Amino acid sequence: MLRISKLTDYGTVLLAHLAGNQQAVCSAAEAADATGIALPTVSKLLKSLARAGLVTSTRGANGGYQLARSPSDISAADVIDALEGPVSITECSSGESICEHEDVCSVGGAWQRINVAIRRALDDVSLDDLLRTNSRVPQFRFAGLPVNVESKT
Amino acid sequence: MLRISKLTDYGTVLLAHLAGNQQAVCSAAEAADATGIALPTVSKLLKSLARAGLVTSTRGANGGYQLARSPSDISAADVIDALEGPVSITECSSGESICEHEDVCSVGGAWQRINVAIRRALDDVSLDDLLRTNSRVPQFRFAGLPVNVESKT
DNA sequence: CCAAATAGGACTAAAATAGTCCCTTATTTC
DNA sequence: GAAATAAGGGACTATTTTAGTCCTATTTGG
Repeated sequence: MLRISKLTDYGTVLLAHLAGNQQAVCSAAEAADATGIALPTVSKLLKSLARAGLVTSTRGANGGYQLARSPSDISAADVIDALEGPVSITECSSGESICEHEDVCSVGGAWQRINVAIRRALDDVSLDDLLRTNSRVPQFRFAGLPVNVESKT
Repeated sequence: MLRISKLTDYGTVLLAHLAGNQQAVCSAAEAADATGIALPTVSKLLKSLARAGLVTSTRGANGGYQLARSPSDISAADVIDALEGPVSITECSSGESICEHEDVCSVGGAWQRINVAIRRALDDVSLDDLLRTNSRVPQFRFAGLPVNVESKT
């Protein structure tokens, strides 16, 4: 239902934990302990995040992970990209796939615009923002109309 | 990958087809023929859309489906709601679920704000907009920054 | 050398999605 | 009023994606 996967959510929690201890390296085991996520899962996620360049790793005894850059330079989109691959709201808009309905499809372009819009939104939210409960309330403008974003009732 | 399901995409194509023939009723078979989507699938989708009140149905010979209201009064969010249930970017934010990590989770609030923002964006895009290739380019403002939305290169 | 860690990937399990089919009910036409 | 047409409802199967586990190799500090 237009949702990010559990793993991405976990990934964010892990990054948040690392952000809270930026000076020290943190092993997968520590992170698992601190977050309550099962170790094998934590391990898998940190490996992916390392491959994507969001965290740096140190091998060997006393090794572990650290944020590769400041929390303000890591966006929600980065995390999603690292753990789920590039965002695209429909299959067609992901580039590779050849859509057999393309010739009768009248809506492709618009979904892609929505996709880009969502993408930009995710680009503009940093790990920092995700951490600060009192972060600025995002303001939206879509199709010309200003949109007021408040917590849902 | 933060994408809507294939069925929702199909649903939009079906609604687009109905929008192009607002005066006439259109049977599931016709719609299947026109869109290239398999009949059983079309049938299933139109049933769901009817239950959600986006299309009206007429039973019996010469029956079929029609848009329940004008294309400008049907939003992308309506379609997603009808076919996928309410949008929520994380499991936690869907209300019912009880998250076992809640006490150590530092990011819940922010995802929910992103969720609301995306939701509002989808609310503001009508079926009409989806149809018009030349619809207004959506403008975004997120976390204070204006975001320019153009087609991706 | 040994213990602590990550790297990489194979593998299994579980869940969501997609798609099909069947039977029922309503309506129109002949 | 019988037959044909079309939607309504739901059960069911298949497929794909997601989640989670485990094993083996490699690196490094003590």
